[in-house]
Amino acid sequence: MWGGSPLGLSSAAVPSPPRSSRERARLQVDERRSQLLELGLQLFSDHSYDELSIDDIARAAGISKGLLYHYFPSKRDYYVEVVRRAAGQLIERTDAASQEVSVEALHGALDAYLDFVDQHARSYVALVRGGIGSDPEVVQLLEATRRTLTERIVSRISADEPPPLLRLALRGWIGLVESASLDWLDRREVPREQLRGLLEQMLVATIMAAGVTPPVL
Amino acid sequence: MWGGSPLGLSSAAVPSPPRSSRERARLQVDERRSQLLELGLQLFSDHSYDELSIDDIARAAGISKGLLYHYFPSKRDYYVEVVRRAAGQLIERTDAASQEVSVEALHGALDAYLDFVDQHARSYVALVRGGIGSDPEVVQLLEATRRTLTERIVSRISADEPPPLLRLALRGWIGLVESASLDWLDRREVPREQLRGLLEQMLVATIMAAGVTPPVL
DNA sequence: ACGCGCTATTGAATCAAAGTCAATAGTCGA
DNA sequence: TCGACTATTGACTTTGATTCAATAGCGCGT
Repeated sequence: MWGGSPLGLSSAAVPSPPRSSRERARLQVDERRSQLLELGLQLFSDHSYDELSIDDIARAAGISKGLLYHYFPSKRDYYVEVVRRAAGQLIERTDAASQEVSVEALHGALDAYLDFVDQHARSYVALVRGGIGSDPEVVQLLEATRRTLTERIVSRISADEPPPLLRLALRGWIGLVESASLDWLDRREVPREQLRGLLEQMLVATIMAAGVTPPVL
Repeated sequence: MWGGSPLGLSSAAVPSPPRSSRERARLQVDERRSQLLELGLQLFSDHSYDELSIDDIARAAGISKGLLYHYFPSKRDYYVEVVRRAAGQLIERTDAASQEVSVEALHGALDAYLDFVDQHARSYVALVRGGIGSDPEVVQLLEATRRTLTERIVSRISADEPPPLLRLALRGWIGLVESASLDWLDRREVPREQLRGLLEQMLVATIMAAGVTPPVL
């Protein structure tokens, strides 16, 4: 059903192993590991989890299947690590902007977020769509990422735990940001500033709807 | 990695085949088909796609593996049909309320939606989380479902195609509804009416943020 | 009632892809 | 230069999806 040929993606779709040296290239553990994660991010951005076989991945990396298992205990673990790395990048790249204060802070944070969305469109889509069907670990990972993003905002509203309704509302807003971002990538009908403006306004509305007076703006 | 025992879910986790009659029970095509879809909805609500093997499903249905393939060309197709049915139910159950007018209409529609969320919690979660990693057909199916839901609302704002920004904003709102619903199910910290109120307010805010004056409210 | 054909149903065989492991071979320190 | 350590391999095992020829309920015509 999936791919007509033996594997949906042969030499054509998947990057070939490093050009020349077709010998055993022995790398340092960390190098290889991050090479594999890097590659995984690319591959999973273009192909769904079970479109990609371990053999495909190994071939694309120019290594044997066995080696993949030397680095990751299972395909699933490998996938989870790839997602973890992507989530980490999202957190990182949107971090710088969050140190400023007040209005500019929000502005900057959203800009950074949309930068990421824009520049890593395919990875972003793969990331938020969550890949594997409800793998508990992936779900948890994504949820943790969203929490981190949320907390940056919450911390600007109050130092304490937010009341339940506000938490719920903010969680909803994150969902809004993700859905809007996906739709935006898909159509590109609206200028980016307009999207940012929309998300900003919606955040304010969210906070107010939760019965809290927004401190800034 | 996944289940310790041969299959993560043996007789314990999965409903047993129909009590008595352990002979070939020959059913009408439509009966069997919907029995299988019904069962699938339950199973996939509790277990992820690849936690469930075809054998598990067949065993739970009290039929042979081969018969499943008589009804559905592949496990994936089976899954897609199950999702389609669940999406259909969501659309159905929230449909009655959408024929009324104005404020009550929105109220009623959201109530119906939250009824579904509440009563079919597990299926709802499985549904919106999308199951399989970005299976194109599933993604498309869910997107179509969201569009249907959105259009019920849009049609009350204007008869025409909504401007791009409004479309985008409403798509975002749907994401907000889904995220908030999931979070609500997960924690149950907030009374249901409060959630409905939040979603209502957010819809108004969404429409306004998109630069449109909401016709009602 | 009775047999006959249609097709729902089965179970064993096939195939693909995940996961294992003993054997091989770079590389680095002495 | 020589081991020793371990990254790397490839062939094997296992698991689970998919196929298919053979079997057997059930309704229909007589």
